[in-house]
Amino acid sequence: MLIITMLGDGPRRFNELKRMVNGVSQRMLTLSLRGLERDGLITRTVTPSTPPRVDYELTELGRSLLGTVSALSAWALENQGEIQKARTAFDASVQ
Amino acid sequence: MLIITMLGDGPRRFNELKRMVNGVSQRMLTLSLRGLERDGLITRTVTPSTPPRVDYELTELGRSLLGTVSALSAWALENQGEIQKARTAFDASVQ
DNA sequence: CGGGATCCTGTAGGATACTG
DNA sequence: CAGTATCCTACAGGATCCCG
Repeated sequence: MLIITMLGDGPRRFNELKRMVNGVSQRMLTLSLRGLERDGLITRTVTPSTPPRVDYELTELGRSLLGTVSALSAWALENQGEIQKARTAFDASVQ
Repeated sequence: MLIITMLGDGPRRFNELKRMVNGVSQRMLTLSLRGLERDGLITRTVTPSTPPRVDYELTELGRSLLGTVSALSAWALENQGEIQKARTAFDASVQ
């Protein structure tokens, strides 16, 4: 979902995504990108040059997920305070 | 997300949810329910009787997720064929 | 730059047994 | 019925090194 979101406004390069996700290992980013590519949600375009350049971009199918994903993201943002409160209360009640 | 959906049309009991999810171990169902309860998305109501009865129900916060979750679910249903095709094609192209 | 290949470890989570 | 408590292991995923 993070990757779908980051690709929402245009293609991105590998290290660009790596920086945006912040904390993801290159291994997991690669695996995630491969999975999304396999599912037909993103495309991988290699431009052979020095240095090499690889762009990732949403397919039409991928773009069709943007709306729902950003709705979920918006929900999370709007309600993170509420959830934090619930957690603190719950943890206190269980000691 | 599955649990949120199952609770969408009213409260459910533990074993009822267990049957609905189909394949989930009671351990993971318990852990998932605890997590959702901790986050304030569901409530857990114990009715002491023989046999004991425990009902799970969406909170208002939980219900506020229903729309987005079912949108995602609908997307998955609509596009599962497309995704299967993409996977087969991808796997074939990689051999 | 954009990865693949290895090695290694923590832990998610299954299976099973017990309980109020 | 609705869970806890244990034990155990496969595998997710980090760290590191290498490469065109």
